[in-house]
Amino acid sequence: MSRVQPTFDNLPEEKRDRVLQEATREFADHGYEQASINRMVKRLGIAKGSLFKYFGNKKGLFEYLFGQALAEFKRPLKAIRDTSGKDFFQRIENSFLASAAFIDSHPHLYSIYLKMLFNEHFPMRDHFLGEIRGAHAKYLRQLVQNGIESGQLRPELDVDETVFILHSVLDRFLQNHAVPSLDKGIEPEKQRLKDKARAMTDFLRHGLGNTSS
Amino acid sequence: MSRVQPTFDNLPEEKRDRVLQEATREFADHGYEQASINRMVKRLGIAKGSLFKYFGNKKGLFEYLFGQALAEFKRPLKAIRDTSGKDFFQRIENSFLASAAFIDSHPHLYSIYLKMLFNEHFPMRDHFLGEIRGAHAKYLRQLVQNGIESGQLRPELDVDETVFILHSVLDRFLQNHAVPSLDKGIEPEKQRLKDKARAMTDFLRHGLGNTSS
Amino acid sequence: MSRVQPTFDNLPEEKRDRVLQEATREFADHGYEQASINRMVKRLGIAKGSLFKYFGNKKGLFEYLFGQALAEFKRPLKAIRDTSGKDFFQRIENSFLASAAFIDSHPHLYSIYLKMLFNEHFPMRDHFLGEIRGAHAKYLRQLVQNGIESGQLRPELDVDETVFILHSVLDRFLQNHAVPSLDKGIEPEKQRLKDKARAMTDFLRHGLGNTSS
Amino acid sequence: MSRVQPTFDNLPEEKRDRVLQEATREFADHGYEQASINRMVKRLGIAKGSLFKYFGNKKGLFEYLFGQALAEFKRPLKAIRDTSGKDFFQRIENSFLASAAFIDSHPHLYSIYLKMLFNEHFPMRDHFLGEIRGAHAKYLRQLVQNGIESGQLRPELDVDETVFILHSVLDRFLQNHAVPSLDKGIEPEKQRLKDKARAMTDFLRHGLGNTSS
DNA sequence: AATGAATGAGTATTCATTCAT
DNA sequence: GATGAATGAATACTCATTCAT
Repeated sequence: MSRVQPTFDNLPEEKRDRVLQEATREFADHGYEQASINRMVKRLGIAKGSLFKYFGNKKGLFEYLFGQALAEFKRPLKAIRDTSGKDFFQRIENSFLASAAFIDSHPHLYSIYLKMLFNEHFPMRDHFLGEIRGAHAKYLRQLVQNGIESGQLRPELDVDETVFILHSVLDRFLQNHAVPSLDKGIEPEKQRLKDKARAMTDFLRHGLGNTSS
Repeated sequence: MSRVQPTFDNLPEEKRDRVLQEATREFADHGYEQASINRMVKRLGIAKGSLFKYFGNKKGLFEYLFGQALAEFKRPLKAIRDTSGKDFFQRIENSFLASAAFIDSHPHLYSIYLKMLFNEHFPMRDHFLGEIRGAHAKYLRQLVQNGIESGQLRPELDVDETVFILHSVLDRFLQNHAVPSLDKGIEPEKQRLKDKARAMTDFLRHGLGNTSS
Repeated sequence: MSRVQPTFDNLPEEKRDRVLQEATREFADHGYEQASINRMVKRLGIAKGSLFKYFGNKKGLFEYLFGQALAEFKRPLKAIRDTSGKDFFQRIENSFLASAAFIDSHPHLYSIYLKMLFNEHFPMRDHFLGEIRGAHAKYLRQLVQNGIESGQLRPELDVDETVFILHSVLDRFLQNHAVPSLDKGIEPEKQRLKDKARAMTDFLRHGLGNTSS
Repeated sequence: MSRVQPTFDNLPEEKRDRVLQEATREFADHGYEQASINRMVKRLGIAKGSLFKYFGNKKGLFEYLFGQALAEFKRPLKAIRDTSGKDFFQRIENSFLASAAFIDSHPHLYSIYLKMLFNEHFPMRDHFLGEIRGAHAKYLRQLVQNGIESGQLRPELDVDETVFILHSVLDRFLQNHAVPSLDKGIEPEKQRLKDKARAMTDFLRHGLGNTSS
């Protein structure tokens, strides 16, 4: 998976980045099948054959590109998880903000992820989605367990159920952040990202927090 | 929008239905751009020219088809909203079940909706999504307001915020119902739909319900 | 095998013939893989899509074209076989001449056949070659058996062996007729086809004929 | 013809051989046009530019390669011709066996030869084929003349005609040896090569031999 | 001398759309 | 009103050849 000809690795970094960036944008704009290699190379100003030299075929290009992104995708989660000792809901709120920040700095990647969610025709779709969801699940489960042990969460909570809820709200929060038009009329418009994250967290605190303490 | 040549309206109902059904299936299976008029007419056994006579072009076909579906989409919501007087959380739970039932009986339509969610290349996408979300918002807002007035929901709840939360959880519940594989590893596997709806409702009861009464 | 869209059958005969003729020429000139659909349609002055409508794909075009030819290929053999009662060697000589005449009127087809002989990449190659060789074998075997029964051939001849010899000489005679340059320096140049056929027949008469009678 | 850059001649013999061997195999497997320089260099593990340095272009590579082979191709014929004094039909039989042995030890070369026979798109095709046929003709003509002079062949035989017949039968014998599937249904299946050669020779003895002596 | 990145014209095939019958 | 033949630009991908390093 995500193998690449050394040809590509030997390219000057600047060019390599431009190629990946242009390709990512094309996939983000049109999905996998509708993405056009022709458009890519025209915008890049390189020969069609070169792209195929680098990645073998369209599938190879996508897998490499998204595989690279996946690694980066997982990094912020780890960073937060490792900053233990903090307040549970504070960490949730930080997660919201960190994920939103990641999306802001990689809007095309998130756009691809969203398209992939309900479109069957992405190479290695199941694998990629599994990795992403798995990383989230692992991260959230640990958070929840810590939260229960430290008494910040109600002790009778079902861990799986809670993880599912957290994930749902986080996902929707991020979707709304990236494609706000989708929730016009549903979501209360808030100017500032921090306010949104705070509101979500407050809701979760009510739903999950241990009020007896 | 969704204008159609009288040619199509004059068709025998049976044929009309078959055309829309086959087209819906094609769009559900392949999305808008990848849907093939060729495949449709081949399966339908009608001339390609006929389809263009009826709907003008691919865009016209899709808009008509999804416009028709939209009306049907809204109906179950109304039905539940009008059965007032019941318990708030009971009605929420009923909504979950009714929506799941609608999806089960119109899997292709829901599949199109999901593909449309994060793919810009559907004709009138903004309009259609707006209609659907609007209908949901209107329905949920009324429910929430009733809930607060009747004392079943905590009075300090922000209505908009609450609607957003309810919608997020409902959406994810339905996505999970239609494409369960997506949440492998995240969502606790439950055999029965009713159990899932109940679990979701219970969570919401804790998060939103008025415990002081 | 050799299925064709009715689209093609409904074409005016003149056009149909021109299409097959141009395609046959292209395959004869370049073999299967090197034959170019682009060149065909350019010479024909029709749209590329049309050819694919007619035959589905390159393979379909070739199979149809060669399948049609195969039927015609077999016809002259039958005609001669059915004129029984004649002298064995006279019929052999007639076969040589009839086959050469067929080649002269279908030079492109014979050219395809020759290319197919030692080139693996023709669709249905085994089937087509089998049909041709089988038809020849059947025809020759009956001739030989008649020849032995009527006392014109030496009775101790092995039938299979004799058929093989006859076929070898016939094949080479035809190859030499169609591509005389191949045998420059080996075959004695004869102006007239009839003389060649006579010479071959005479040789066979010496090798196979019953001299005791 | 078959000029080569000194670059290639200066290569270590081992590498030179490997290059020619790999190229021969590629041409044998795919013919000239379909042979892929890309595949060759990938299998060889050398740079594409090197091959072009050595041979200029694809044409140059083929001409050099086949030119080298041609010399070897002619050698066994000479060997047999020079063993004079033997029985004519014995030498014919030996020729059959020697040629078959050559093919067995150079299957790729014979495969190229067969493809070249009826495919115009080999560089220097006419020249190469002429050389091969010429060598055969020269060899066979001398054999026949010796045979007539020594009284083993019927004196009234036309030399050219006889050479043509001998060559036809030899060629077909070899084709059948290399690609036996071609003659399924026509040629009597014999397990052992020697039996086939013997059968052919016997037939020729009957057709050409001097029975009066 | 050797490399291997870059090229761009070439390939078969699909597609929504038009329009004469 | 229905048909389906014709179109041609679009697609992913391959190839022999060149040339700067």
